[in-house]
Amino acid sequence: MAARAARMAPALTTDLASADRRESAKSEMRARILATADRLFYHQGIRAVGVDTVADEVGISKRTLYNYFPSKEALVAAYLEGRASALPPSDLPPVEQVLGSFDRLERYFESQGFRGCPFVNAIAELSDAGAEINKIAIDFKEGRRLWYRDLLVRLGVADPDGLATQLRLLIEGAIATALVSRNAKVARSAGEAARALLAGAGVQLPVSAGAAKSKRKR
Amino acid sequence: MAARAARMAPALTTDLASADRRESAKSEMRARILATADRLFYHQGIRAVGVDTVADEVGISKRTLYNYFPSKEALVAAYLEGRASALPPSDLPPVEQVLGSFDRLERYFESQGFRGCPFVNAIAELSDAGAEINKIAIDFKEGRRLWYRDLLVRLGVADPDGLATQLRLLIEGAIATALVSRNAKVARSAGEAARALLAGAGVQLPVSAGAAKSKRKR
DNA sequence: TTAAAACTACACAGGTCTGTGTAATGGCCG
DNA sequence: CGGCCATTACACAGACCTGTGTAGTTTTAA
Repeated sequence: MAARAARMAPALTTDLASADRRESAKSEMRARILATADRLFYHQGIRAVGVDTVADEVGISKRTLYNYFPSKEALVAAYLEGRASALPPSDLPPVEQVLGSFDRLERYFESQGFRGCPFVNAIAELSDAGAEINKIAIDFKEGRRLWYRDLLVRLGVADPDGLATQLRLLIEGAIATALVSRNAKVARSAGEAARALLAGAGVQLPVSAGAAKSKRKR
Repeated sequence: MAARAARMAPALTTDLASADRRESAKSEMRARILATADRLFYHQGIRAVGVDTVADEVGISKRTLYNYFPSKEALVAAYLEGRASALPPSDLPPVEQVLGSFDRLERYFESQGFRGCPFVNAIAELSDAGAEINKIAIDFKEGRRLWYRDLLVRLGVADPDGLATQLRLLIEGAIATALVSRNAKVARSAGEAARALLAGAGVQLPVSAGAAKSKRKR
């Protein structure tokens, strides 16, 4: 107890207490492992990447990796959790936020490492995925749907839930199609469809840059 | 030579020539293997099912299986080929064929063994899938898109290619969403969105059964 | 009946995987 | 300094995988 009290007041400049430093090092290492696992799992697939490979890429021993994650399944769950980060808030008008989410798709599909939706892939790969992994995937999808829903509410749409679901279907469909056909152009089809659905729901769309000639879709 | 000539004229009732019988037995066995592989690969995943398991389920030895398919990859390719069967022609009006494809989705999602799109799953599972498998998947998706396109042409839609792509996105999105969230109701959202897009393209929609009260989507 | 073809069981090579056991090493902290 | 903790290298168990080799058995066909 006395020793503990003494440890509470080391008072040495800006140094962290040793316990805190250890915590910080641990959390840094955890982040490094997660970053590597994310890269490997997403690009090559979960079943295709063994824990040995992850450890090697991080530059640590497998034993140490198992010191941070009790099993591969836990590592996979953490990987998916990391992919489920919430969208940052934006000051843009709601309609621009919605359309922007579609406009960003094309570059996403064109980006080097694009390999579809990590959650869909995980469910497809792990037919017997644990309940935790399923929950993470469902929560992510629902979170994205609610993000649309809230924006649509602000736009005064009559059925924000239904339209949000439909916009999500377009996103999911575009991701799946881009994965299979490797054609980033489907992003534009999704955007056009989203605009049509929004217009049909009475949302006033902003005049897009160079909209005069955009008749063709494909 | 004389023996061979005699073999050419056995003339016994309706019996097939022996060579034909052998061919037929071979093709039956091939079909049995394929049916079993289809069931196991689709429900449990390609990587999760070994060649031994397929052979055991068919009731043959692994050696025999390798007599019909030179490698697992060939078996997987045949499995996907079998999933890529063309849609049967229909006499229904084009608009009903299009809407029917969406109406059938919900029961498809509810069916016991539903586990998403076999092609998307295969690409997701086999990150290093061979060119053949990729081609099969792409051809399938494009075939489905052209099926819509032809119907839309008959409906006089201005941009049948673009709208066909959009309808496909809704289907793909619904499949992916149903796989993850296990909520067959997304099929209705997809159908509603399809109707909205068709209406927006000037297609006259038939009055659906009990359409008077169908205001709610979600 | 006889010969060839197909199929069987079984073992095996060579590789992968997850997870653990062990003993030695290095660094940090009191 | 002395103890503790993290980490390392390495081996290993036990399981799975794909594909092949072998030798014996059944089926089929002339």
